[in-house]
Amino acid sequence: MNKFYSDVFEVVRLIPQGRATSYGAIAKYLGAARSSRLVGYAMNTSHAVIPSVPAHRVVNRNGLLTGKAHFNPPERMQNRLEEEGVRVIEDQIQNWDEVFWDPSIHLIL
DNA sequence: TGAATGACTCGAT
DNA sequence: GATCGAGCCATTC
Repeated sequence: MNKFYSDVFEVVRLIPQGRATSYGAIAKYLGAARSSRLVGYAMNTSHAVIPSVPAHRVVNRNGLLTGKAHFNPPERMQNRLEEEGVRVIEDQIQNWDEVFWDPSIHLIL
C-alpha cells in the first residue's frame, strides 16, 4: 500500500463526526494539492481497508456527494451523514460552510 | 511501454 | 455569476 493512500485514509479517519471535508483539502494537507483526483482514487479502494475509512465524510469542494455511487448501497453515504447530524438534500450537504472541516487548519502535521 | 481514465479543481469566457 | 475547458498524476488496460 502506498504511503499516499495510507496518509489519505489516516486523515479521513480523523474527520470528526458530523463534519466533512473535500478531496482537495486532504490533498493539500498531504502536500499534493494537485492530486485531488488521486484522493478520490484512493477512496475507491478504501472499502477494502481495515479499519474502515469513513469515506462518506469526504465530498467535493462544493459539498456535493459525487462519490455516493461508489458505496454499497449508494444511499449509505447520505444515510451515514444524516445519522451524524449532517443534513443532505439532493446529494448536497446543507450548511456546508459550517460542516466543512479543513485538515490543514484543524490538524497539525 | 503508451494511452486512457477518474469519488477534482481552478482559471477563463 | 454560471458554464466550459484544460491541468494533474497514480492506477489500469
